[in-house]
Amino acid sequence: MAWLSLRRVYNRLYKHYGPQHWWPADSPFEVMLGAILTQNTAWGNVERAIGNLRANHCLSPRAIVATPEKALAQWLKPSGYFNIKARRVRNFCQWYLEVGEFPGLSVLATDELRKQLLSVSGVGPETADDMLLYAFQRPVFVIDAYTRRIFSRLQLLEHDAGYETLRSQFEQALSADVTLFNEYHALIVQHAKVACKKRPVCQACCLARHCPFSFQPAC
DNA sequence: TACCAGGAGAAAA
DNA sequence: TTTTCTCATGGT
Repeated sequence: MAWLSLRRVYNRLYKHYGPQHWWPADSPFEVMLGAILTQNTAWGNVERAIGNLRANHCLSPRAIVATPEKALAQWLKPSGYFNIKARRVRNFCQWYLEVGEFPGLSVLATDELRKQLLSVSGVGPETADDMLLYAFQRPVFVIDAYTRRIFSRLQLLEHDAGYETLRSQFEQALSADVTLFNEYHALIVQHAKVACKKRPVCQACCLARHCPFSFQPAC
C-alpha cells in the first residue's frame, strides 16, 4: 500500500470535513466505556445509554461494578444488545479496577497493554484499538467496517484481509502519529456516514455517484 | 417494512 | 480453522 495514496486520501478527507475532535467523551474511562457500547451501534444511541448512566450516578468503574447486571442492562437499553453489553461493561470495569485503573495502565508498553485489553471478554481488536488510540494516546490505527469498505473500493487494500494485516499495512504506510491516526479514523467514519446518508443501503462508498467527492483509485 | 449502525463471542461446519 | 449465528434498540 503506497504511503502517497494514503496521505492523499487523508488530505482530501481533512480538507473536505475538517478536524473531527474525537473521541467525544469527558475522560479516558468514558472513552473506553463508549468503545464497548458503540460496538455495531450508532453513536447517538450510545450517548443515550451514557446519559442514563450519568443520570443514575453510575459513570465510574466502581459504580458500574457495584450495580446489578439487570439494572445496568436497563440503563444501557438504548445502545442495543443491552444484556450482552451490561456483562461486557462490568467485565471491563472489574478488570480495570484490578489492574490499577488509568494511571497504572499508562506505564505499560503498547503491545502489553493491547494484550491485556484483548484478554477482557467483550473487548475485541477494534474496541481495544479504539481504547489504545483515543484513551491512551497510543499510535494504533483502528480498522473498522468503514475502513474495509472504503479502502477496498479504492483498491488500496483487500476487503477480506485479516484485521491485524490491515492494521499493520496502515501503520507501516503512515508515520506512527497519534494525531494523524486519531483524525484519520474519525474522518473515515464521518465520510462513510455522509456518503451513505443519501442511500442508507450503500455498498459503494467513494466510487458511487452520491459520494460528496469522488476518490478514484489512481488519484 | 426493511435495512443498517464506529463488533464480539459462541456455536456449527 | 473458517464460517455462521446471535445479540437488540433507534433512525432512516
